[in-house]
Amino acid sequence: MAQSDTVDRILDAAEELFADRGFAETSLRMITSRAKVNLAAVNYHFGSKKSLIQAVFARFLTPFSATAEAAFDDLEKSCNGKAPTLNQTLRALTESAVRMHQRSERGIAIFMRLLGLAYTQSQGHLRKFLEQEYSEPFSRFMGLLKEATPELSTVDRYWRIQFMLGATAFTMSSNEALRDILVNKMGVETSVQEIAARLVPFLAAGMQAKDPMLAPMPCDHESLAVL
Amino acid sequence: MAQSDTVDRILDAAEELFADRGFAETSLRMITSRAKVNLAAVNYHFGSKKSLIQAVFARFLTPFSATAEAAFDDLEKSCNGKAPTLNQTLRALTESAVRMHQRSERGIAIFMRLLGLAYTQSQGHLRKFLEQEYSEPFSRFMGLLKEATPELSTVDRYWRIQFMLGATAFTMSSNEALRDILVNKMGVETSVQEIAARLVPFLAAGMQAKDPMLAPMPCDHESLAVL
DNA sequence: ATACGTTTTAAACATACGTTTGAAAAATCA
DNA sequence: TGATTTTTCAAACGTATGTTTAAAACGTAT
Repeated sequence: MAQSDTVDRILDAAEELFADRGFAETSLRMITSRAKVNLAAVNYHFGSKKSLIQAVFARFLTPFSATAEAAFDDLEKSCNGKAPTLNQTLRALTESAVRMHQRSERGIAIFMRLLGLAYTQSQGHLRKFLEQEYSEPFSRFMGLLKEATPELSTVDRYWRIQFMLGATAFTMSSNEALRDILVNKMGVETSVQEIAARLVPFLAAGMQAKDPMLAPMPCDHESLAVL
Repeated sequence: MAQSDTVDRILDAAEELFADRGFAETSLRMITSRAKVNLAAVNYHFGSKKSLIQAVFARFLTPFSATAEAAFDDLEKSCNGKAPTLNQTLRALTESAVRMHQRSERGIAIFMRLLGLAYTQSQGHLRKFLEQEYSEPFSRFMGLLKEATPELSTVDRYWRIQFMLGATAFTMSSNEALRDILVNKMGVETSVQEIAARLVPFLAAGMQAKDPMLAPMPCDHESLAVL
């Protein structure tokens, strides 16, 4: 083997196992045995399990945030002066994610799953790491969302962004669990690109829903939500 | 003390700790020390940690599913013959959840957080347990959703339900992580009821979004999403 | 009071974890 | 080549986990 691909093999194995089972449920012995490297290799190359987790994120998050920022640049340039649409902003982000992992279909799924785990599992160190390492592209995305939804109050927008992130991360992070309980054999296999294509309109519509707190709920009134 | 409140004390402590830290990250020693009972009490009363996890879910899921089914009965009765609206169905569910835990504000938050963890954390036994124990009210809810969105194809509805569950579970299951990274001090404290009130219109609008796969994306076209 | 089933307790169990060690092996460079 | 650094390896370390044990304490009915 060329030089030391041990590091990459560890990252590959850790990435898949973390995505499948979570951080605490994945032991270093699982990782090293799947990667076919010695147990001590993790601590030698990464220092600790925590650092390995951060390295797994850094490996795909750094190029992704670069790609996303470039996509944001293009978007702002193409809509000269005017603020990009909500749909455009969302598409720019999802297409950046898809473009990143054009090689493997599984890559983008793992990508989303890990992002979901990052928030769900209580790994304080990971949160701090992501916060101080990728706060800039994140803030940029938030700014675009703000310009695309000027009609929303700050609080409404805050919560709806939470909802968007939730729908996205959770959908991608759900292993076969939901699939099984939802339908026993529906027989339809969907690619991640298709899921993204279905997700974006859902998110955009939810983001632009009429203000809450307005409609009372007498029976057989159709909801006030548009259409 | 009356009889043996040891069981309840264990359940209380486990519920909170699981909600705060997840299943794998919560040890029996944490639970028993918070509950102020002996370590062996868990295995004596529940048999194993897995059974304890299931018992925590059963304690709130059993009465909740009964309440929800009653709410569905009322809803179908009040809209005589006609299928309940999507908004009505969602409200019936969320209000059942809120009504369950009217005593403590924290109760409903823990409730949602645990549900989120149930899907997020890969506890195979939990999935099987929930599946075979609460499949009936779940299927009933699915049927109502189907009647409320007849315009959707089965596949579209399937994915949009995933999105809804995702937004809900993820929002409720996110500890302070998202809160912190999203806004550094926004100063607004929101109750779970308010979150639910904001969430329902978002979900309903997303669920009823115009069909995807229609709009191409040339620049400065406004999205085809309604409004 | 005594006997009996239930519950609690302290201690130990076996196992798995992340991490460290020190020597062997490989790679790098003089 | 020989010297030196980097990487691998098997083994062990200390700690924490879930679980089990056997005796003690308790409650209750005879």
